[in-house]
Amino acid sequence: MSPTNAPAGAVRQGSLRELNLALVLGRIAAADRPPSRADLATATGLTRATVSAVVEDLLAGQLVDEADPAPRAGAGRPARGLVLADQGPAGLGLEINVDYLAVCVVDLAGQVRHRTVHRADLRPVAPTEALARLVAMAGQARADAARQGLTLAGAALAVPGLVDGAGLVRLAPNLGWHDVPVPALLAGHPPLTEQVPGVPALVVDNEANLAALGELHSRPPGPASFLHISGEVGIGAGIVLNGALFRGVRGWSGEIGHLPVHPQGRPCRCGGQGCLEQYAGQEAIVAAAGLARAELPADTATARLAELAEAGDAGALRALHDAGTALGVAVAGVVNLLDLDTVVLGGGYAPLAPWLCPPVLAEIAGRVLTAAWSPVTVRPATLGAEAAAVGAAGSVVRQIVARPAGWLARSG
Amino acid sequence: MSPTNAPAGAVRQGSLRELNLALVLGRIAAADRPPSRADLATATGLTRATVSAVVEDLLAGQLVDEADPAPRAGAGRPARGLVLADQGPAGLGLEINVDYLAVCVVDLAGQVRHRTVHRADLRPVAPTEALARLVAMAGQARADAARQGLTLAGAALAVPGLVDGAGLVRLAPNLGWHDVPVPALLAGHPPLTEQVPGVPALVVDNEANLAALGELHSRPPGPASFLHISGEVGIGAGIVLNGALFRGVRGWSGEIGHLPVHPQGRPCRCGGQGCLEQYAGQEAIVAAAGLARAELPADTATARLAELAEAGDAGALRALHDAGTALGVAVAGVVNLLDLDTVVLGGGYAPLAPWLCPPVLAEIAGRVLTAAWSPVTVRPATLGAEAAAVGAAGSVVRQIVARPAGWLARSG
DNA sequence: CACTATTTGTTCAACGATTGAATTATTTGC
DNA sequence: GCAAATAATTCAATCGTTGAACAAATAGTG
Repeated sequence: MSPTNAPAGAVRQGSLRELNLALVLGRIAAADRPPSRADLATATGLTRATVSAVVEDLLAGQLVDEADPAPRAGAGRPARGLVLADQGPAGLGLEINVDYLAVCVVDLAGQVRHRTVHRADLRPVAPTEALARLVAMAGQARADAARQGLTLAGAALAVPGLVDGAGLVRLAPNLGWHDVPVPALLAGHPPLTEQVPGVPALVVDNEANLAALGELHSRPPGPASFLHISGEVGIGAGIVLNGALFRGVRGWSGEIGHLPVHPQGRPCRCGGQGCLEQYAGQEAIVAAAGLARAELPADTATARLAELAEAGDAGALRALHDAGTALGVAVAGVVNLLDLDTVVLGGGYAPLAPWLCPPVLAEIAGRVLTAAWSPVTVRPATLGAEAAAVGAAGSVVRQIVARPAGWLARSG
Repeated sequence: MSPTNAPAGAVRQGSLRELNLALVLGRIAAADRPPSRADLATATGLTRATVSAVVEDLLAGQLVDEADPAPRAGAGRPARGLVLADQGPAGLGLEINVDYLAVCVVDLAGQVRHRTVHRADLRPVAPTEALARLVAMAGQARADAARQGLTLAGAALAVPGLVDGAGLVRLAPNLGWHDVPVPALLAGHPPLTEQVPGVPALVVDNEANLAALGELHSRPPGPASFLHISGEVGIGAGIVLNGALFRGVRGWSGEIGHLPVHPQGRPCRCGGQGCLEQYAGQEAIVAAAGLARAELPADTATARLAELAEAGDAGALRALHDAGTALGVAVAGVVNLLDLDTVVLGGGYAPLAPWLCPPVLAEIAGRVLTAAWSPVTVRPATLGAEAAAVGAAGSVVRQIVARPAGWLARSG
């Protein structure tokens, strides 16, 4: 691709070490087997001397550990493998959703080291109260992390709504939130994490964005481009391009639920007509399947739908087929526009993927010009429930791996 | 690419200078007034000593020139302004389209220093012959560039079709091209440009992509995200995200013409139904306006349409309104998905923009959730005809500005 | 068991680029 | 004519990488 990297900033002496710290640590994170210093030297193009010096810094900063050497055939001094440290920095992930609060801690290697979920209907709960509960859960998570030798270096909060760059939740319709300034509301509470240079104390982001990041994290590392669709009451999408989340000019990308699929069709609460949400949103599917509307909790409605489809219920099957077709029309447009090779069905769509994938694939095959040469994969998400919380925590450790100098420069 | 087979990412001593060369040159290119060395030092964060050393390299390499100092109030030794050199490297832009061949030369500052257009119907012409004509035109361009003290450092070719990463034109339906290996066909001809490390000899890309790059180049520099729509017989789009063209996983992004706007609507030659092209493509508009189909040359058909609309012809106005509405449905989807703040109407749409913009804006207002907070601008392209050729040439000089070390490392 | 080949990791002088302070250059204002 | 002010260069010091030499540790071989 075109290397049009915008002038980021001055490159001074120290930047050199910063960049090589990130380079080496990134290789260790991306490797499937613990690499030796010599492996890293050949992989990065640096000399072994430099790699040794860099690794020494990483070891001292508790970012990597030496592991048992991978057995190797042939002569020679045995290598000492390097792995991401299982004690050291970790990320705190928070999630507020319609019917649960979730908190988790993810370590450098991407392992979930702590997880708490409180199920409760959050719609009648005021934002202040919801955040207070979350802070309490986060405090326990921090203590548990400390017990395991982990230091929380930053936090990210997933919210099912539109969030601007400053953490202001503009609109979270299904929560009933409107212009909630999350950072200001948290100012009264003690800090959730340590302060680490270069790592923001709290990032607030859209649930769909963070779930997509979680999916990115669970894949083999490297530049990936895919669309992650979270099918909840609303339909949101996280767009990962070349291994990075694309947030849009204002941070409001991914509103796939309001892609027009029948421009003169059903009116939508967004003011438009024929939005995807009206045909493939959870309420639409449930209604089309003839399920009682009383089954409000999203989980049970989805589960019931999957049960019925499994049992061969004609109404459920037809509802899922129609929803999948509408979804496929939208996805085909996105693939035509962005030339993605993978579409991930997450959130409430994941358990319904066996019935949604075929019609989606059919629409892609019929509508995408380039599908013949570069096939498009449609698959369910690998992360299960609370994917956004895991993705949120993962986004923190991802930042540390991408810029370890900040962590190393901290006082401790 | 570059002869140094060092794995990408290794940051060695020399990289430091490479990065700072790019940093300083980028600032000079982005400045609206010729900056002094001292200005650059404060802007980049480097010391004046370093900036002086870097600028010395740039001056020696004919990338920048010293200009008359900008008059400044107050005491002190007058600054010496730095501007991009008007002699030195330049980019060669080539374009093959349905009814013309175009060649142009763009210098570092983005000025078009040479331009040739040969009008002819290229559909009955074999690819080999078309390329041969282009090579002849390029030869003259090179000579003219040399007369002006310019050295062609690389070339880019715009084609109205799908191009893969290796320069193979998979499909150019309106030219009748199918699997045309452009680099192989050019192998027999003498090289179009000098060989410069780090600058590919010839890039073949989609016309819409390169036209979008041209538009990016003509804007105030900096990270921009916009959608550039080229309305020709087909409808293509170039997607610029954060100042870089997004090409997609396989390089086939931007097929906006096949976004479904009426999923059960008119059949499209792509195999799908209700594609945008069937409602907002040039042929569709012309047919809806009741114009004789015989007016084949695209330019005249568009011009005639604009004339009729100007004169208040009801049929033309209705046709344009309907096309704009269809376009608006597609654009609303894209904006919902990507959160772009600007949509540029280029190609055949540019002269029709006065009539297309209102319905497009109306659809955006009605369908985009976030439009209330972040307004979306819809405007005609600033570059006129042969925008793709200019964009192609501009993409070459852009690469040199982004990575000047390659140019400086050349033999000369 | 000694010896060689082989691979890993470290040590160290040299080198290259940036830095910061001092110095030179050039103009305005008094 | 002189001081103040700003621009640009010079130069020793510093920091990180380099390349080669060296030490460490193991398998294979006789």
